Amino acid sequence: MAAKRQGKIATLIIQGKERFKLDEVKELAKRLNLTVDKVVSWFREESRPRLVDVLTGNRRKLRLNPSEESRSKARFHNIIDTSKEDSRITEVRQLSRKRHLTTDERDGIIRLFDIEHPHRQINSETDEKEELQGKNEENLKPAISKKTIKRRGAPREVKMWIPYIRGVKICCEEDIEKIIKKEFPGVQDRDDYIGILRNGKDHYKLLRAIKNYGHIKQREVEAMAAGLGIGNTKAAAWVFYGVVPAVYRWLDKAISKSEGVRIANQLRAEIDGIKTWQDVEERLDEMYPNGEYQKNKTFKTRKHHATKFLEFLKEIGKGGTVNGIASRIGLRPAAVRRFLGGNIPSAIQDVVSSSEGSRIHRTFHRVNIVLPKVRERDIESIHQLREIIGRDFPGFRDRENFPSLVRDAEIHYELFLEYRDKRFIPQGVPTELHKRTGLSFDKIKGWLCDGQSPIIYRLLREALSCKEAEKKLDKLLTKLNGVTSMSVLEYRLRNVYVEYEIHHLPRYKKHQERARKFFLFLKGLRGGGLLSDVARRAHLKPDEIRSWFRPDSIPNLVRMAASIPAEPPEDGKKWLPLISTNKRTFKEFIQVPTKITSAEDVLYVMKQLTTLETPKMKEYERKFDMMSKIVGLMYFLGALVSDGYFVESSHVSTYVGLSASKAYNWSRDFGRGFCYALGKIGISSKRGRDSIFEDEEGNLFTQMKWASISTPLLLWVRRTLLGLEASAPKTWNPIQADWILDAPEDWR
DNA sequence: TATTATCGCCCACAGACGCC
DNA sequence: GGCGTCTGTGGGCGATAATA
Repeated sequence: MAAKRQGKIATLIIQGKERFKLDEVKELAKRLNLTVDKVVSWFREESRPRLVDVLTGNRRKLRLNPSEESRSKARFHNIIDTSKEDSRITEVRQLSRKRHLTTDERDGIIRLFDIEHPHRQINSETDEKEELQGKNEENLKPAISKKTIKRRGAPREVKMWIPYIRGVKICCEEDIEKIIKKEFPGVQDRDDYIGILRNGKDHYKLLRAIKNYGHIKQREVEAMAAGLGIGNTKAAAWVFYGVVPAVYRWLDKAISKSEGVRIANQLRAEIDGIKTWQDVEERLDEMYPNGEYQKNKTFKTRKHHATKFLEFLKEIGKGGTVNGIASRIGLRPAAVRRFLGGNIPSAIQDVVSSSEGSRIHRTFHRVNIVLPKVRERDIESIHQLREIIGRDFPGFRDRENFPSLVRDAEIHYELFLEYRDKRFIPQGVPTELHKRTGLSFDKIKGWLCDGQSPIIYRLLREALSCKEAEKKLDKLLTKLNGVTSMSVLEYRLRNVYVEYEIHHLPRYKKHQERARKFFLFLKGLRGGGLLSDVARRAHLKPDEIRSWFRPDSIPNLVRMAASIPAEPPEDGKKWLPLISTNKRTFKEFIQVPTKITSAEDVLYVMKQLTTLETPKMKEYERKFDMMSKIVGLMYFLGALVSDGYFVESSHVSTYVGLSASKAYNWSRDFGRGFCYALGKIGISSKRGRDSIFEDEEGNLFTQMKWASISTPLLLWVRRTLLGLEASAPKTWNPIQADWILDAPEDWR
């Protein structure tokens, strides 16, 4: 095994050729005013700022936004070496100009300065304007938003957790802060405390607003969340995916004030009343007159640890997470865990050596060994553990490190049986075990004395069991409607009228790629395990399937294909959805010809359309007399060609509008007739707001407007019925509709 | 608006180093 | 050689910005 040395050359590669020493990365992080963690994560292949893609040749669009993170990312350009001319460098320069970034290319490095980025100011200005406009509009028409909310989206199951902290139910949003103040006051010192507390409070507010709903529309949730000042993604995660704010997770694992005080008292009892470093020095002076002890080479380090330990005793009394306490006193979490496990720094041990407690400490370790449960079940033997794995987590056995995982568990279990009833073990025992088992000293000591457990238990906690995976898979399959491979997906897409539009979606290739990976993921999911197990079976990277592993999300293309009927359409026909929701799913299919060769073809489609039955339609019938579907269609086409227009609302759907001057008496009836005719062929429409125009002579006149809902059916009307190109501009191209000429007389 | 990409933090463990 | 401490690795998760 290669020796790992401090300061070794990190095999962190960028551009596939340059290597950086870890020290250099740190230096870089310091210079860029970023955390080392972040920069290191960028250097790893799977996590890198998007701008690096530009450098490595994966052309993705460079963009900057006003957030702090992105500005940091932009500064990452500092690492570009300009000594070699390269098209990528040119690209960065061009982009920097385009984005109004100041560049500085001294020392062979491109530096980008965007802290006072104009983009940011522009954005904040427009935001303000929009907000003002929004307010004005709200004053004028308060009902609009509510109606919109109720009309769209389907209700979804509420899966929101009622929060508890240590078994205490949260009953109002102040409870969280109260409990923290009382039991975890140390948590208040965290930098992110205000943020995590606000998240907790927001979560409770939303819970209160939503607790009486079993199902609710996402739009409603988001409207509520917006009212409470909560972001939409976060709200959706809480309400529909059962995500709980981090504050609960942390408090669950944190040490409470009462626990902390108890631990502190126990430890204090063993250090013989020492409270400050002064106390230690006084005793040292007694033991080693003339300050001899200070000559000891390690005195400084020993003093440091002793001081930190005494600080720890104070801090533990305030409660908090291990990491939180560690950062508060400026130590590594591992050090805090050792303190918690009963290790007392040597400087203090020395001066209390006469007391019994410390004598025990000098020659014995305190035992603290625990056996974790697997799925709420106590482990009774390693054989049983193997059985559970074989039955519920068979995929685990394919892990490369499986033998060592189980061996760790075996040894840990033996240790548990042997030492669980002992309070102390003599010094040297961990070392002896380390030699006997070949496991590292730290691992043995962690298990025996610090209550740590082999990693396999954590993995089993987090893994999907076979049954859970099967359930997840079944749930997915019911949504997929048979679309489980690329060939089925392509077949479904071939059968749908909007095939062309789908194939020309922006970034279609990427959609296709994600769909391909999704099907691999489905195969990998069978058998369960951890994300990495599923990824391994699917021959994909964990990050590529992560979003499908947790929530029930489905790639766009697959979702579209799944909503298309499985049965093939008749010869020469295609499936046409009457509704396209959010560009992702289709509903209410009919079959349509792709080419009109005779009036029969038009009738074929008309027969499948259902005339609207609404009070408005009844009203129109009384006013305009009855009208057949086909006459409705012809009337609609006539009005459309004379005063109407198509508006593309999404890639796979379009709507029609009609405008007419208010100056003419017949205009209102013209519009009503338009709506009536549309209603005849099943498309609802309504009058919109009037617009006011000024002609060349300065006269004002008002124009009335009507618009239909958006539907792929109108795409068919445009392309197949009227023979207009998909990208028809405002002015009409010649209509290619010979069928009209051959249509029966009574249609016109 | 749903999905995807990214980041910060947590946890357990391994290896190196230097003092006792 | 035993032990404490520090640094580094890698897997995991929730939160949220970006995107289409």
